Amino acid sequence: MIEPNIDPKLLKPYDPKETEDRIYKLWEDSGYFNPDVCLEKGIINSDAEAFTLIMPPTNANGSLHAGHGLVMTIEDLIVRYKRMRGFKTLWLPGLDHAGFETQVVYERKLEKEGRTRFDIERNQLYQEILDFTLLNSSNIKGQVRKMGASCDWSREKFTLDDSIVKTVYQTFKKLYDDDLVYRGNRIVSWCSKHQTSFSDLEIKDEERIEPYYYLKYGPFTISTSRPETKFGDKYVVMHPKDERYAEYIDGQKIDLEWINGPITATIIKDENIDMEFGTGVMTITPWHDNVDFEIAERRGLEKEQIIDENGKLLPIAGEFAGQHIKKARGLIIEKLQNKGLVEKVEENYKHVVRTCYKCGTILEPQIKNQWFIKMKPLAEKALEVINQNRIEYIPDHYKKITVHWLENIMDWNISRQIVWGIPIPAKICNDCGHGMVDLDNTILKCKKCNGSVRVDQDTFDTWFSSGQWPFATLGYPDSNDFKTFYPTDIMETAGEIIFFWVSRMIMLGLYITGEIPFKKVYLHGLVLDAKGQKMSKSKGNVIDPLTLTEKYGTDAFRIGMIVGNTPGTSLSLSEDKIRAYKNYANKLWNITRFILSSTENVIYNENFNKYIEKENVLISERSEFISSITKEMDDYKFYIVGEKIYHYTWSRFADVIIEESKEIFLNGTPEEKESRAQFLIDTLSKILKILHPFMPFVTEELWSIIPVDNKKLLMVEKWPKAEKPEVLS
RNA sequence: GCGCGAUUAGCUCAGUUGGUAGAGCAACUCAUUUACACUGAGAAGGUCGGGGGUUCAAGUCCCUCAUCGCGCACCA
Repeated sequence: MIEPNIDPKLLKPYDPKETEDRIYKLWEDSGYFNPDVCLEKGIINSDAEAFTLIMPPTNANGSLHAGHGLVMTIEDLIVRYKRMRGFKTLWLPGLDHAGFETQVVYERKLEKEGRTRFDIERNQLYQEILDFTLLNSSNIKGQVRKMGASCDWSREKFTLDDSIVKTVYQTFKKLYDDDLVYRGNRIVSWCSKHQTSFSDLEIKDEERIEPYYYLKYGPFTISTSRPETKFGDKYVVMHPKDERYAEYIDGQKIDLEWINGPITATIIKDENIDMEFGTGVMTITPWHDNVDFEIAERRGLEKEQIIDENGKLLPIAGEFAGQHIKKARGLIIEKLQNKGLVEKVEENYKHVVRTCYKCGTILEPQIKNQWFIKMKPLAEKALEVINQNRIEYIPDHYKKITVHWLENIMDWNISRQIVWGIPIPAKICNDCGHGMVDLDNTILKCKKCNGSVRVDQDTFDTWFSSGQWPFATLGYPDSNDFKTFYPTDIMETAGEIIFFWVSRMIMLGLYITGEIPFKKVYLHGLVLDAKGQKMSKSKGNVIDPLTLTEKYGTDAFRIGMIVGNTPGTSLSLSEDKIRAYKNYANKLWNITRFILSSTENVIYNENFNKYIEKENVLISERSEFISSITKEMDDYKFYIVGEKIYHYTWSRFADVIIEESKEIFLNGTPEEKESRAQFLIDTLSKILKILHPFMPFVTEELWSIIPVDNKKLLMVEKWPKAEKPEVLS
């Protein structure tokens, strides 16, 4: 029998739909997401230590997926915890224009409309994608709110904001002045579908089984899986120590019959040849191969382009000119066979080809005159701080992975031939190709040869701007925010982008600010479906976080994402699990209902000190519990705390303590009743506080109902302390 | 080829510095005007991938093998 005058909401099961938006508005209206407001309103002390987390800027090209759901959950949990611990807590939200990613999404949209980006004038295309992005942005921001994110919207940044672009430009200029960025002819990976180059990270290696050809090249046999690149090969290379070819000398010319007639080839002896591989002899194609390029560069050999940017053969291919390499290969082999130049064909040669990670097109190495950052000097500084353990990796094996990558780092191609992005502020000489950074648009002649110049039409690799995110968003160098909140405390993001993003932030942060950008890196794994499969639209197993929050409530979704999810490990998301936590939210609801109905005429007193022995035992147990989970929270072991608090509430508090209270309330002495009532409310209020970072909505709602004096919003209440200080030690 | 992980209950995963294996979900047996069926009580389920070593003691440390996953390189 329920007492008539308890909050009528409690008489029905917990209804997330009725609650969540209302609670979020309460929080947002309070202004407490903003640490300055917390300070102004006396929520935190004036000398409170800062705690800063910069949100990985969300790609503004779609809607929130399960991975975002995880990011928002973990980060909001961290931030709410720190806020309750009295830190001057800033969680700065942001959006990423996500250059190439967004352009690909938009191109697919265009394709459906029967258009292509190559038919659209640059400025118009830019405007269209901008509109598309802005539309998505507001959508995404709504979804981030739905997840309960307590980020400071007043400080929100977008990668294309003027202030960010300005910082990015200054960084580029500084790199240029320090001779750390150069424009040069280098091999890049070129996607003929997307018509842009990539850095070495945006590449997907794919195993292929293809024929492998052994071709007669004068007195030699060379082997290749790509005969279509061989038209211009006029250097034949072998190892200087290779006995088999001892009779040939470096620089020697030989005449031989090749695909389109007789040619003169030059013998090159080079240490970089693997004698064990194939016949130990190869011809080189410097324009379309990394290794060949390196040899040609070092030996000063001529380079010639064979394949154009669309994957078609150039005039050097003679009768094959203009044909696409895909079609040409067979025809070329046919011709070689007719000429008796094919020695043998290995039909099932297994090798790995580099493909575009978005469209699967085989990437063609091409020599391009583009901007590259010299990474070695930047990487060395990063390695130094990492080896000094000045950045903590959670889990720590990511440190090893990072060190390995940094030790073998390659120069970073930051030029992208796409419209959607931050334009590279540079002029290029029409005569000598020299590149000059020109922030004020004042360079009119080449500084090297006095030739005429043109504006660089390329945009920056999107990771170049996001790599500067921690200091760029905080208004480096003179803003108060930068002084207060940098270096940030933690970078929480997907393990997947450890190189793309995290490592580059460390390098650029150190380079520009001289300080590490964050003290800790917390890396979460992928979110997989219940069967442990990667979610993808084509498999049809994508789980939309908003469908789950709609069905089970955001709190259930959030704690379901946390429990059992260790950092760095991928998480299988099952609906059963989320449903279980929906029941938990309702359990809390009913616990509150029971406590309020059975203690209705008790006035809760936070400083109640007449507990009888029975309660003192429970308090000491609770105290131990609080101190252990507080330590685990500080160690970022949320997966354990989530499980423990669940277990404490349900199996201990509800099933045992509340059950035995029924007897006390029925037959106990007034002292026993009073003692127990105080304990129940006190414990409930502590549970709500501990649970708040995990399940912010239901806990805030219950907090508003329970009889505690001088209540603030739960989100700014203090995290409970263990009553017995000695337990803490 | 080099590197990094993983292998524990049917499934998903915990297991902190070595001290006789834990949780959720699922399945099983009971209970049923109970704060809560979005429930309660109970039971079941594991030679911790194989082998070897260190130790009084190993899921945990060392070596080795196997399988799976990922990254990097090579890919003439």
